[in-house]
Amino acid sequence: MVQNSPFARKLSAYLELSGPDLAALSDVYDRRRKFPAGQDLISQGQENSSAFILMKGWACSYVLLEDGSRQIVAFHIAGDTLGLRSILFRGSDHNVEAITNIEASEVLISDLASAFGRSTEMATAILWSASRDVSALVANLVGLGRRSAAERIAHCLLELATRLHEVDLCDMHSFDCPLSQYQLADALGLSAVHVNRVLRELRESGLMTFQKRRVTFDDFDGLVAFAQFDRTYLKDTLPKNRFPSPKSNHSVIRPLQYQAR
Amino acid sequence: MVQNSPFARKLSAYLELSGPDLAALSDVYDRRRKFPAGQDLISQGQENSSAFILMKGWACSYVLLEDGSRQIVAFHIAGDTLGLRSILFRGSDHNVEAITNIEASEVLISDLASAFGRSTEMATAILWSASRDVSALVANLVGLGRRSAAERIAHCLLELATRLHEVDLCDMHSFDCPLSQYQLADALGLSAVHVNRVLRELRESGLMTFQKRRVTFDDFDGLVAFAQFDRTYLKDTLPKNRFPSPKSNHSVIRPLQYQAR
DNA sequence: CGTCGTATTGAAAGGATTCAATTCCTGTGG
DNA sequence: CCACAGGAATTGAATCCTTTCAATACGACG
Repeated sequence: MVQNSPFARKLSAYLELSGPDLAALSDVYDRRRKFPAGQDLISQGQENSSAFILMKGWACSYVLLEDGSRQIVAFHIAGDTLGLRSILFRGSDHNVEAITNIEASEVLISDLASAFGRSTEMATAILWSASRDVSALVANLVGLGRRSAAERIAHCLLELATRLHEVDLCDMHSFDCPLSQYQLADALGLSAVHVNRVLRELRESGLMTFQKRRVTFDDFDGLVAFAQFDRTYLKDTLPKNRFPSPKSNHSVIRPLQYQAR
Repeated sequence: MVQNSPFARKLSAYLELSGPDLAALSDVYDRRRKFPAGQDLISQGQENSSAFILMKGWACSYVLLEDGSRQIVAFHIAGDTLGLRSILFRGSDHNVEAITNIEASEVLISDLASAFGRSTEMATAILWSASRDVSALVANLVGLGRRSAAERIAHCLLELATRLHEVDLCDMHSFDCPLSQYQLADALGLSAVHVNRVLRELRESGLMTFQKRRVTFDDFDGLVAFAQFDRTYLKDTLPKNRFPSPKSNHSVIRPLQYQAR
């Protein structure tokens, strides 16, 4: 069912997808491809690269520096769009790598064009979705700039849990996490050694445990407080739902609430 | 002249603005407002906040943490859009403050709607422009995560120079910079004390000077190499110009090149 | 059973912060 | 014209966080 796919569910937080909208999404979904863990979907500098919607598995966007170090910009889970920017630009400014084996649907530039042409609401919904990703990016940036290693780690894992929860892949108490300490380090601007140390401290303090590919929040409220995790931050990005429709076609703006499912 | 305004010039890198497009922009420009240095245009949490196009002066977006520290997410100069996300969301997830006295035009949600309805190209141009801002954000994030204090500072000032150059406010050798060392520190995840120290080191090494509100690149090439500043990064974000037009109205996609003015 | 990637730990070195104090500038008022 | 106030810049010293290097343990896999 197309309307139950992670991406459709995301967009439907903004607008009620009409039949034709879903049909268009369905076309995209038919272009599904598989990538093995470790493979790059998109490479820095590559021209005419595609974008994807991640259907299954984990991926990450990252940038490689000349000195060999890398910075992971974002982790991606089911429903996320990958490399949207790179189809608008001449070349991609980042890499996207599959962390686990993944399935992703290729989004052509023509798909984007037709989605934009479909209706003002559809175009806005996509801008909204992209803006939400930017919000997450900003939150990461703030963490890198102003939070301690322990806060960063806790914050990052809480955020992942929240996002997984949105697409029903996590119960907010624990989740399977395929990330290595190296990847966590590259995402949080730390060394793997230090990630390890801090992870142990977090475990010993009784706040959370990350062992054997599984994250468990032993003291959820304590952790939220410790990481200064803003539980409303996703709610704040809810659409306003007061966007006027000068050219409304078939999509209908949806009344309030989000996680009401 | 509307078409010579910084924002129109930005967009026209993507498409050739038609008469009606310009007229629409002109409407926005008529809603011009002034803000004194230090004033917040947009506040975190604030609902129904506006967006703006910055016409003159410097501003910054920032996030305040509970412990009182703050992280500046981006500096804004003429032609930049401010708080675009906050009109799509229920509440703003960041603050925007005037660094100098500024002039900014208010963008209403209806402006965005009508721009989106105007043509597929116009909508894409706006998405493209927003994506470009994201690229800058990503570059900052990489710097925070993986670069030394000196590299960050050099990189930041080189990037500002590049952007100022785009809107004709800088000759790539030196520029007036209203930022205090505190603001630089808040943007780069450093303490003001350390910014000061590193600024002195950069000066003594003969790479660059930042004194008396003026930044001078004493050894431009050396600085670019030191900061690993990618001079092509703005070029990479050029539009592909192969976006199909299933519903072309009056705007025409423009042939290649950007800074050809 | 050996191998390779990941996790763990210790010790030393380095980078950045904090706190505290001093100097420099610039605008204001006498 | 000068004194003064207040913000910004500068500097020093001690401390803390993180990294680097080096070595070991662990676990899945062929």
